[in-house]
Amino acid sequence: MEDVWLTARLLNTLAPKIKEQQLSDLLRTIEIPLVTVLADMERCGVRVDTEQLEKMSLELDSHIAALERRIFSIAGEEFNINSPRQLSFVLFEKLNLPTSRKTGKAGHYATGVEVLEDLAFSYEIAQLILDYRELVKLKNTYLDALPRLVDPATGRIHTTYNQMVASTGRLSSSNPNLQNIPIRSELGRSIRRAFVAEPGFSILAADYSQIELRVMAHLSRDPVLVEAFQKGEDIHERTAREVFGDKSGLSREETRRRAKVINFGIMYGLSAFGLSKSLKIDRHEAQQFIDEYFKRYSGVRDWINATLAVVERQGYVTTMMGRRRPIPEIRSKNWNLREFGKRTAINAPIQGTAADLIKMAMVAIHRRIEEEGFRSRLIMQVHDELVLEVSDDELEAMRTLVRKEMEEVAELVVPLEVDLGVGKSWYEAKG
DNA sequence: CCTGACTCC
DNA sequence: CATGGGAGTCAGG
Repeated sequence: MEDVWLTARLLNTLAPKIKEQQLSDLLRTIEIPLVTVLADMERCGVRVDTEQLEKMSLELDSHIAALERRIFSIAGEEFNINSPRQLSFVLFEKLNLPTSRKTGKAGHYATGVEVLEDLAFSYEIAQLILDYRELVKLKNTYLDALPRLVDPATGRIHTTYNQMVASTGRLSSSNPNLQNIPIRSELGRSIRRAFVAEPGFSILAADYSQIELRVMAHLSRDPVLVEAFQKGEDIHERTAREVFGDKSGLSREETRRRAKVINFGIMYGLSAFGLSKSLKIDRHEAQQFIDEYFKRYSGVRDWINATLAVVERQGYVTTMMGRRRPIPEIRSKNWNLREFGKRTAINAPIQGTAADLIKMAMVAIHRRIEEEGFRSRLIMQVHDELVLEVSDDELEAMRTLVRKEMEEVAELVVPLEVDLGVGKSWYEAKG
C-alpha cells in the first residue's frame, strides 16, 4: 500500500519534470530519492502548541480592537480597513493625505506598505494602519489558521511539500505554508515559540550561512568574493569597503546596510532604478554604486554577461547539478518580458544551485538517520534551513551529522558554513 | 477568480 | 517603455 502511494506521489510530482529534464542524474540522485524524504517529513509533521497560539490570538483581539477605534476616530467614520478601495477613499479623498500613485486597473490610490511608511512620518493614521495590518495578518494567517490544521490523530501539523511548483527547483510548502512563518518582527517571531519538540526531544535548526552569495562566488569564481568567503570575512562589510571605501562619510552600519542591499540585489539583476528606490537615494548615485560594485567584483560582471550570452543562445540556463530553467521570455519582442528573462537567467542558476545543494543534504541526512538507526527526524525545510526534531540522547551525534552532511554536500571553491541552534521550540533554536 | 496586501527565503 | 529572483495565504470585490 505504501509503495502504491509513493509511486502515485512520484508520478504526480515528477512526471512533468521527467519530460522536461529527461532522465538525468538530477532525477536519479536528487529528486527521486527526495520523494521518500519529503513523504517522511510530511507524515511526521511538526508539533504545535495550539493553546499558546490561542492565547496570543485573544491578546491580539483587544489590541486590534483598540487600533480600530483610533483609526475610525481619526477617519471620522467606520469603514473596512481591510478594503484597499475603502481605505484609499478615506485616506486620499476624505482626509486628503498627500496622494500616492494610482494602482493598476482598479484606479484607486495605492495603500501599500511603502506608501504608508512614507506617510507615517507625518500622519499618525498611516502608522496605525500599518500596525493594524501586521496584527490582523498574524492573527488570521497564523494564530487562527494553524490550530485548525492540527491533525487530531497525531496532534501535529502535516504540511505538503511540493517538488515541482517552483521553477528554480526550490521546494514549496502548502496547507499550511510552513516556509513563511514570521521571523522579522519580534511579535511575529514569537509565533515560533509554539513550534515545539515532543517530550524527550529538542528542535535542531541548521541553516546555511549566505548560501546564495557563496554559490554566486563559486559560479563566477570572482577573486574578491572567493577570497572574502575563504577568509571567513563578513561579506557585507567587505562589499561596503569595496564599494564605499572609507571616504563616504557614512557610518559603518549604514554602509553595511547599503552593501547588503546591493549584494542581494545583484543576484536578482537589480537596476539603478530599483536600487535607488530601495535605498531611497538618487538614481545617479545608485548607478555609481552599481558601477563601482562591478568594477570591484568584475568576475561577477563577467559571469552575468556570460550567463546572458548562454541564455540568448540556448534559451535556458542550468544549475550546478544540471537542473534546467527554460527562459522563453528571452526571445520575446516585448522589452519588459525580455528584461524579466534576463533577471531570471541571472537568478535561476544561483537560487537553483542552492536548492540542489540543500536537497542533496536532505537525502544524505535522511539516509544516515535510517542506516544508523537514529530516532531523530527531519521535520521542516525552509530553503536554506533544515529543522529536525532530535532525541535528546542523540543531540551531539545529530549536531555533528547534520553539520557534516550539509557542509560537505559538495565541494565549492568557497566553504559552505552552517549555523546550528538547539532549543525546545523553533524560536529558541534560532536564538 | 483576480488583485492587492502581507508573510518567508 | 519600466525598472529585484522564488513562493503561499488571506480578504475584498
